[in-house]
Amino acid sequence: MRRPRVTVIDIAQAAGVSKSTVSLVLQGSPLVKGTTRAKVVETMNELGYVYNRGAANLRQTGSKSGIVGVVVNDLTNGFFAELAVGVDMVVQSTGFVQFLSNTGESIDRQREVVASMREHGISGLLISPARATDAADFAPLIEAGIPVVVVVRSLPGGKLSSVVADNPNGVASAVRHLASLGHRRISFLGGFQDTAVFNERLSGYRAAVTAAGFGLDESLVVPAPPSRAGGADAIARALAADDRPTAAVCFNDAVAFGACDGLRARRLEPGRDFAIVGFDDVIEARTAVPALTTVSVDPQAMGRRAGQLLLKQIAAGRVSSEAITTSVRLVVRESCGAKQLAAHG
Amino acid sequence: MRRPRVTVIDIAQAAGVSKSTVSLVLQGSPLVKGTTRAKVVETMNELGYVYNRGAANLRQTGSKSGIVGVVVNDLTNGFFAELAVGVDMVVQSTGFVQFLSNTGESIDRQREVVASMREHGISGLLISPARATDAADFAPLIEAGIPVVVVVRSLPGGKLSSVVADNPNGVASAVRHLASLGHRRISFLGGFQDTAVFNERLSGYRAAVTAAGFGLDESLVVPAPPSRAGGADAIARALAADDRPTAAVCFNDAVAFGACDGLRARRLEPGRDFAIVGFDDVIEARTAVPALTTVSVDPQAMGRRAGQLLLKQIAAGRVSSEAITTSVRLVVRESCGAKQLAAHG
DNA sequence: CATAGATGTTGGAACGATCCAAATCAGTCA
DNA sequence: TGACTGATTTGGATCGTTCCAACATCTATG
Repeated sequence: MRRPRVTVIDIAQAAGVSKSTVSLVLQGSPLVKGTTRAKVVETMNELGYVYNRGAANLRQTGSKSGIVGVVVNDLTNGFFAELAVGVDMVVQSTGFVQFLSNTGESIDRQREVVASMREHGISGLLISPARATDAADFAPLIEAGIPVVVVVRSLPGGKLSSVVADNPNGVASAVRHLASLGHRRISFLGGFQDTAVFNERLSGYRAAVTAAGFGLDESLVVPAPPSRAGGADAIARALAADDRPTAAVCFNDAVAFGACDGLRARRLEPGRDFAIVGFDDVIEARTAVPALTTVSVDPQAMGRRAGQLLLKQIAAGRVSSEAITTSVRLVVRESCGAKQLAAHG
Repeated sequence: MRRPRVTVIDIAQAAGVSKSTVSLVLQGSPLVKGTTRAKVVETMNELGYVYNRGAANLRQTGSKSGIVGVVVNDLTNGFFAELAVGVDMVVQSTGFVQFLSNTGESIDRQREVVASMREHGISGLLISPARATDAADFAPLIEAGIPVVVVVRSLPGGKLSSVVADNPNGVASAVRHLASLGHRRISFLGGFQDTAVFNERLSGYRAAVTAAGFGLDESLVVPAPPSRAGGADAIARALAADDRPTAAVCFNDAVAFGACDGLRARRLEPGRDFAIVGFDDVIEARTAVPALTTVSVDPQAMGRRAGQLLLKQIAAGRVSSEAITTSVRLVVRESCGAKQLAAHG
């Protein structure tokens, strides 16, 4: 069963050349003659040769391992799955492979995973950090010349590159849209207060609300876990207030769906009796009933963007600190009531 | 910037021992004296040593790389994301790391990915194969002593191990449940006809329908892409027939959600006017409105199970062919109408 | 005809770990 | 004391590849 590995030396002997020549062929060097190359390639196929990247990697200076580490905090969230797929696309098209791991928001797990990836000699790391991650955790990596790109959640301090969505503008445009539909009391639902993303989105909310001339009422801001259940909970609390809001922009689509559930449970129809806007534009947003008006961030594109940035830095062989914010855009569907309004008007 | 790597030799010199001793410490060998070990460990921390698995792996016989390859066909599908998370749990708890890739149902991509993983020296492969994958594609792997476990979709032929859900029984129990609620014309919606999973589920449908004494009406079987859009399409076709069905079991939850959308578009309320049962029990099934009655397969548990099987085979150092079917269970919620019936009765 | 470039090819010496057989050390026993 | 024992430690040799400097071989030039 376990016959010995086929190595370059075996190939060399069978093809009647030296191992150096085989190596040259492997690297696609233009130095070898066409006929020689053909012969070598043929014997490789014949003997079923498989390249040993570990060995190659050992000799190669620095870490040209061809592996990039990708770490996300919650793979079961469609947003991150899409993101990972986007990264995979660009990473794979350049011959790299990705090493994807999930931390499930555990900072210990994250540390383990990153350490393990380092041992395996990743040439770069792309990470959506778990909550409460310290930027300093990645200092050893960049010190060793391994570029690190942080996605989705920005990490204050440290000279890391980052790719994040334009959160303030996204929420602000949602608020403006709701205001243009006549809403005056607009809630902001869901999200954990100790995250950078929450604060970015909240700042967009505040800016737009004050710009519209509505008073800033902090009771309209209802933090909650960024999940469907959290959304249902948040809308319940928002509706319990004396001076009810008539619309809400939600921390993300999961919260928005939860809010819709909560509305229905109270015999209120989202889009007709209450306006809901989400954030993310996950796949289901389009097909849900009612279709969700949401701020589209296109996670896959974001993943591609981040992947490109990382690969660029790997190619440059020098870690730099570049911050990209990807633009977002409001997608008007049904849950905000705009369509119904238009039909009546 | 790029200071030279810290190696075992550096550690050895700094700690005043030989590289062999350092190596022994690295492997946690009981041969080294406690005080020596402590000194070595300390200097490792001091100098910021990182283990080079590639180098170790080179010398080590066989492929004890500590990497397992995980390949799924559609990561954006929550089911597979959950599965991957389950695999990651067990894999990571034993010190392995996973190398996760997505094929997006492309068989070429799958080939590339698997080849790349081999080059990186994976010790085992866990794969949910893309459609129309040939079992023979994995022959080189198992010939080289690398265990392969196929999940979710079984692959006829070949001596691969597999972990699949008990599809026939799942669908059969759904059909029996609908029959017990009084339905006589029950549709089977969605799924690609050329997949093993479809045929397994369909066989369960047929068996249960004939066992219940209803005639087998092939027009009640409506294949469609296993997506939300496919579900909407399938229900439309099912309702267009003369002798309409009154209930449907769907290929998966995505199809079921799509079917619900389609019903609402026709002013039919799922659970009241038409009974819907899904398959998979994705996270949203619980929180959707109406909550989806579905066959629960617990993808995360399935992932864990598959991961354990793979690790077992890696540990045994001998590839064997073991087939596991994980049991499923019908979760009755609202979309089948059972709750409403009970309330009235 | 000698020489200088091109153009291909090649044998060692790395890379950073592990493994093995042999060496060293400290007790113990006769 | 000296042989014997078990516990620790240690130099190479080695894994499969790349890199480098040197070597052939061939062609064009003076």
